[in-house]
Amino acid sequence: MGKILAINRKSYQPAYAQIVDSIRHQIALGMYLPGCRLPSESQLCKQFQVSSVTVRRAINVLVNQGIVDTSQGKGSFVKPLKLGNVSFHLNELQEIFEDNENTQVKLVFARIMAAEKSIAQKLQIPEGDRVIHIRRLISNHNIPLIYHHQHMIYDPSQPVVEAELDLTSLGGLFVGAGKTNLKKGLLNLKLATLNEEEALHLKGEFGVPAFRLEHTFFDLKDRQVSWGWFIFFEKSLNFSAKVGVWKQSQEVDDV
Amino acid sequence: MGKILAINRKSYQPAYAQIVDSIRHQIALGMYLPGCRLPSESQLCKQFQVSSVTVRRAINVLVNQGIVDTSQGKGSFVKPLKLGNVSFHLNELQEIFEDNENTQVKLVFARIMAAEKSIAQKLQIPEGDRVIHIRRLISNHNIPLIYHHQHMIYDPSQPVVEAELDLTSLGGLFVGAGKTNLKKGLLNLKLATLNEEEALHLKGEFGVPAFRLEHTFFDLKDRQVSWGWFIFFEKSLNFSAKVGVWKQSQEVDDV
DNA sequence: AAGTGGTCTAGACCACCTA
DNA sequence: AGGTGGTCTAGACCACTTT
Repeated sequence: MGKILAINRKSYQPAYAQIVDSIRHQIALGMYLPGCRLPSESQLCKQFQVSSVTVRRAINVLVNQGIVDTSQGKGSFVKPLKLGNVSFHLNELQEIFEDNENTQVKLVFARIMAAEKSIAQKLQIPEGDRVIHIRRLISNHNIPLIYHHQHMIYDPSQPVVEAELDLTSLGGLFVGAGKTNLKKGLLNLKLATLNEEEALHLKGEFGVPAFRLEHTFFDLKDRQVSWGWFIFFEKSLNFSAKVGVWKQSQEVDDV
Repeated sequence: MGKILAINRKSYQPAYAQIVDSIRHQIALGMYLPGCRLPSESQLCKQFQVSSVTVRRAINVLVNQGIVDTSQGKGSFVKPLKLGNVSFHLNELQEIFEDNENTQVKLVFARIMAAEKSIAQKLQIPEGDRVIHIRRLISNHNIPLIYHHQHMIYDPSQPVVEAELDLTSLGGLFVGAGKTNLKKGLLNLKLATLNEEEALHLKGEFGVPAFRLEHTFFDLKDRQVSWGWFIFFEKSLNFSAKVGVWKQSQEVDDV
């Protein structure tokens, strides 16, 4: 055995991170079972020979990681696995966009048109106002992965719109590289089946089920700037997530 | 104007949370644009009249919230919106399971059988070993929402299995109420179309696209205990997420 | 050399819970 | 009353980056 009970001051790893690892490890081994109380902070202070602030920090990290729950006056407890804690990330999507070398964006359609009722509603503008409608195909290694529809308010004086007008780039929008003046976004993951146009571009079959990721972006003044969706199927992109305690050291997030 | 530049010591809100709110607010207003540097820690200390530790804590919260990035020796910067930061949660699923009053779980099928190849593979057991196969229908307010398939290793001596053998309950498994001895889980969100059986129970149409949430759970010894999936469609459950800066005060997560 | 983030301490005070 | 988590300080030291 011989699990770290003291902190290695010479380690490149800060003390609080070592404590996090140590506790994670003990939970993973079943030494602290779900629902059980962890040693109190003052006990941990003695055990690890660190100040209370450092112990607190470690515990906060564990709380952030969803592994531990604290309750004032009672103690800190190992949290049982909970499905509601799961979160899915769009890392894969992100990676595609970041892989500049091998990712191409092809502009399939671009037109300025009067907003139909449904679009006007989504963008919170009067029906008939001019909007830019764009459709793009995103491929990686020449394999078509994602089809993108986007409707934007037509106002070239707005910096956001201007940035997006580089139609074949992805803009800072999706990679976060640029200094987009977008403040916030709302995403919605839905189901769809490929229509003929999409099936054609994605080289899928008509009627095949697909993910449809809808997005609405807002500028700094909380105005809706764009609305659209990405469509792709399971082969291209998958959503996976982990819950509970995996390995003992997963890059202590922070505090 | 008139935004809090000093901390209210009498507030129920801790100082670090007030700083978080203040900075969030300024980012939201566009006073700090994406990519811009925030005032240095020492400046913030003076501005808010707090110690460096308190400022650091506030900044760490902002980093956790994905709004700010720090870089040693350089400074702290407002992070541009990034799609990759989005995360989808299963809160809605969670809520259904927690709504005990109105949620019913109906056992549709339960049998002990020899593991087929595919199942054996998923559970990492020899083909032919006995597994429990369960199918359940989860309804809320008598509206069928989710259909659940689950395959479990047959070993009643294992506490996890024993707990799950209360077939019509959801076990602590999904609500986190119990002291399940599960250590970790792996989830996968996929696409499917309803088969006849599922369509029947969910009162949907055959062939309609649906979400399929696959799960694998592991016990404390890293053994795979169960494998299965939830199937449901968009009407029943939706996935939404936010990115960027929403309101100024969203329950400062922690540190 | 000066500025910036990152870590840590020893001790203080508070609010809450269990006796 | 005594234990537990939660917050905060004033100052220290380190590592990194810029000038």
